[in-house]
Amino acid sequence: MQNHQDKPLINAGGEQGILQAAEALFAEKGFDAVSMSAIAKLANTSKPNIYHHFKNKNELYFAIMEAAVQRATDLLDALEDSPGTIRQRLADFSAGQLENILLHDRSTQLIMREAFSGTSERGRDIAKQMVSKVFSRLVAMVQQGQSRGEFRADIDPSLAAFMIVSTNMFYFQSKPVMEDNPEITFSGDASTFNRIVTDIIFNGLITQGNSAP
Amino acid sequence: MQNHQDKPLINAGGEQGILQAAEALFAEKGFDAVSMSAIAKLANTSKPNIYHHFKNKNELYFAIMEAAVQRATDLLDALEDSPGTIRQRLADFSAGQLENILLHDRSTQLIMREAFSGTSERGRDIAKQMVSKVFSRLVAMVQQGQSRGEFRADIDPSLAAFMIVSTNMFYFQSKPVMEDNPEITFSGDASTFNRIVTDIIFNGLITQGNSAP
DNA sequence: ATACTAACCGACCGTTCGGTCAGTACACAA
DNA sequence: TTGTGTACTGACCGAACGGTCGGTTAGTAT
Repeated sequence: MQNHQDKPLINAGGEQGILQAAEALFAEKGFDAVSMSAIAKLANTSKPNIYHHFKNKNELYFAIMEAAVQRATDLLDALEDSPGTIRQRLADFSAGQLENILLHDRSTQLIMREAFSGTSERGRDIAKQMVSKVFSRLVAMVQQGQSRGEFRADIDPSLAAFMIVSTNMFYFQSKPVMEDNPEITFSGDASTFNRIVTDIIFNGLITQGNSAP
Repeated sequence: MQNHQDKPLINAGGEQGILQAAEALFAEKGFDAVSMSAIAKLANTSKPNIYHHFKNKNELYFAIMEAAVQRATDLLDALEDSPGTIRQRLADFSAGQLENILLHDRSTQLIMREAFSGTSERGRDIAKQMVSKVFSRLVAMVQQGQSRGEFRADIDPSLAAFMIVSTNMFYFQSKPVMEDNPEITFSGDASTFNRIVTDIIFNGLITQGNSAP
């Protein structure tokens, strides 16, 4: 064997090159706005060669989607629960998840686009995998915090989890819009963003000793 | 005059019919996935007639975008500040805004798609108008709450505002994905969702007398 | 040498795209 | 009756689309 299969991770030609080029274009412009010719051009190959490796445009797209979800869920599994209070574990998990999606921004954008404004049933199902994965981890943590008496018991745990997910996800996707808004100062620093958000979620906005409904 | 201009609100033919058909299709599928022929068919007219009323596909799209943003900001302006504590006003404003975007879901989806995954510079600018409008109203309220001593002063007010916006926006756009998730129970009831979210933001998740950092 | 195969390409297919053109139908004013 | 403008249409255009064709290369096994 002249090629023991894990050599050309970098300078990827062939199938890997096609996948990378397609991922970049699909993430940036969406399925319909990307032509097979454009992918071929960016991958420095020909259109027929793409069809040699992938059945059609849909299969290429779903291959990329599935790889992106796989990577994201792997990263999620690798985020082991930190020690300490539930509160600390929740904050750490949230920070790690935000770090992940910012690091792999192309995959994330691909998944979120399909999850929230995709037209294909299959695409939504693929994307749903990741969302529910983050979600159930968080719900379990909140429930544990409630049963330990660390958190209020009168709050729907899925709703608390939803708040964490939504601030992280929305931080990611609104970044380009927000970062030239003069009223926003926290953009560009994800870790302090996460610290303050979890502070608010845990301790609330109200000054202590002022918490009458 | 044979047509005193506010008659055919319903059963809209002509230009209004084109706009309505195009808005529905663009909101559902996005710019690239909608053809002028499809719009003509849904509007019960011909393709050349669309070009009689609008210069090209882009102008038609931006006309719809601008109308959607106009409607949204009008609704926002009509949301006058309620009396009572800042906390009450913030909660009411948030609830009203969530109600608005759920009621005009097509416009909202159009705006959010363009704001977060649009490729056109102009589209993002149009969408940014609405986001920053909601945003500055909320920031002002939080700041007022801080200067009155109602809210903690050590929190970035824009970040607190961001949390409210993000939960509302993310609630809207993740609705189709979340509502068949067995762990979610709050979906479908926007007002109680909003009530609990603001409760968490104000009072925090932590059981009282347990708020050490 | 021979045979086989994965990788790759230029040229081309049918279809659909955004957009145009020449012309029709009809209202209203002169 | 004869303009004149607006709403509207069938037929069509070049360009670009997704996808296929026959054929070429290069490496490998026999």
